[in-house]
Amino acid sequence: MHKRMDWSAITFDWNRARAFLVTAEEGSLSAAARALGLAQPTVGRQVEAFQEELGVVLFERAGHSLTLTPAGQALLEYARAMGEAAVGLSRVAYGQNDDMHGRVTIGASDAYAGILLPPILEKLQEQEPGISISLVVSNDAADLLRREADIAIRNFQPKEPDLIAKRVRTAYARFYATPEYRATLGDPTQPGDLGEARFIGMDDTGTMLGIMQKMGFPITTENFTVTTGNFLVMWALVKRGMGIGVLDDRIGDHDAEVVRVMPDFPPLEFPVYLVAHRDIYQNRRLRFVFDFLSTALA
Amino acid sequence: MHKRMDWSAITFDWNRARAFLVTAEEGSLSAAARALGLAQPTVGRQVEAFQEELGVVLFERAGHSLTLTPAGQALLEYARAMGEAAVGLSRVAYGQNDDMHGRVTIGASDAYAGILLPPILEKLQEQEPGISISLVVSNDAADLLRREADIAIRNFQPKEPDLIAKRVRTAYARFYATPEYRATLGDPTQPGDLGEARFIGMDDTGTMLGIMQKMGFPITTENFTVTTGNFLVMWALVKRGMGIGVLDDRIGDHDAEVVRVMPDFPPLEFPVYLVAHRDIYQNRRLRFVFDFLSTALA
DNA sequence: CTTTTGGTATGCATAAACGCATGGATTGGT
DNA sequence: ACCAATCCATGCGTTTATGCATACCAAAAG
Repeated sequence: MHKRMDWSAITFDWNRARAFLVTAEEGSLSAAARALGLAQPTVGRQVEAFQEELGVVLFERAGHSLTLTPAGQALLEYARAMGEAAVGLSRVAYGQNDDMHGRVTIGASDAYAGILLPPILEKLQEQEPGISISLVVSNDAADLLRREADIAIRNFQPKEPDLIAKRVRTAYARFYATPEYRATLGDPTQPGDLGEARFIGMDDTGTMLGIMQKMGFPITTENFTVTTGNFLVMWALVKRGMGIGVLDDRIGDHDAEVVRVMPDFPPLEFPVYLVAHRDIYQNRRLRFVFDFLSTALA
Repeated sequence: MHKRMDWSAITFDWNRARAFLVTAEEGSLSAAARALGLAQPTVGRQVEAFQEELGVVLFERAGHSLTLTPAGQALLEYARAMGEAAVGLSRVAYGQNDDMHGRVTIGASDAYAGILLPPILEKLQEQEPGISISLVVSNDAADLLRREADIAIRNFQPKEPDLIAKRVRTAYARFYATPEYRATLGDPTQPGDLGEARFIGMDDTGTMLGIMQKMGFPITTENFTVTTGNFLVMWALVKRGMGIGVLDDRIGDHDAEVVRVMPDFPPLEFPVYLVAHRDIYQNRRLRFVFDFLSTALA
């Protein structure tokens, strides 16, 4: 029998702490209300009541924008800790959930989300109608620790120990352009022929440039005349004949408007990982989607 | 501008998490309701709703007692983390509170609470009527980190770095008994005369016995015929002539029913500390009470 | 200077949560 | 084996919180 505990210190309204946390992080009551799925007056009253309950002034209102008082900053630290724990709780709870009905959120690049995934998800819906899919399209990797997504498709092995990753296949990236544009380059057959070519790059031009230079391409930053963080935009530009795009051959080879540049040149290899959080990998429907994607993508 | 955060993971009802935490720790819905100051059906419904909300079964009901499921145990870890943060938040908020109206909780032994403190608190009430005092009487030291008390009176220096301690004075403990009982011992004048004496001990007889043995008293556990964890009970037993009690001379010398045993024997010295948490030492009325006690006890 | 946009307070009707009282059920003690 | 104590579930009346609509305000855009 453990000692009788004193709970008086935690009898304040925790939902008000939540309202305070989100308001402080988002910067306004309205934004907090949107984030929480509540009405703005509700959040305002909760924060107001929180200040009253604690006897502390949390926000100073400089005209329009809210700024934290020193007291508010001191408290925010602990509210953040509560929020972190709440995220963990939510994550573990989600992992323990074994209901096949519900939502699964997949984080993927726009190319995968827009081109490769749709037919796969269609079959998945057919097989398990109870599962609804939410696609989070983002250029940079979704934060699985914060559960911005349940499953993510990535091209690199995650370093976080709490994540589990499965290498589902090796993707091959090739060079594509319109036949017309390829002709203007003289239908090149080796890297050395591409010194004057224009490439449509992604945001992380640096890495891609480095890889290509190592492969013997005589190119510099100057060759990347257009850069975009969006694969679909990049692809549209390629199809307008504006340059060469580098893309997974599963996508490029099935598009009749473009052709390979240097068809026989060995492609760039990069891995495709399916990633999930260790805690929620127990979740039955999530595991189902994970395995389904794994076989469908392989 | 920081990245727009995703708050979907924390939009569950935090008060339900609180109900779950306290229920799990206390072991029953009724106990949790008492601890939280809520009605039992309320806590029951909150826990029920929490399970429904998360889609997880948290408790298994074996007849009467609730036991956590594995899922519940996994979640409890995070609920505890939320609770820890909540305690910290409450503590800091309390420290930021500079209102002179409100409650201050003092943790003290029953001897201090019942004998020395009452006149001091009376004067304090007179001087600052807005401050109401709550006395937590406990044999073992109140947990200041969990805010079971705001200020504690202790006889040892706390080791926790988050606590601040002020040595307010040195107390002197002497031996007391009724004149009649002292006479039966032959009005002893030195430790060696007390080999057959009976002592009314506190629970931690071991330490007291060790100290006295080192001082040359020819006594063993046998001499502590009666033991109690309560100073006032001990004192009442002494006044009934049942044996010798060891007590602060501020208390013993002001009681006409008892006399010193070995009046000229050097007393046992022990320090008196006033202890508070660093975070809440900023609190204005708490600081006032702290200083008031400090001067009143010195 | 006016307009527009994004944000905050107030009033009121509705919906949700709460407390009280009660009944059923289990454990522990005599 | 019974009784007392303790605990949990249900129903109902009341309190409380929430959402909607709206008015108000400040800052940026035209």
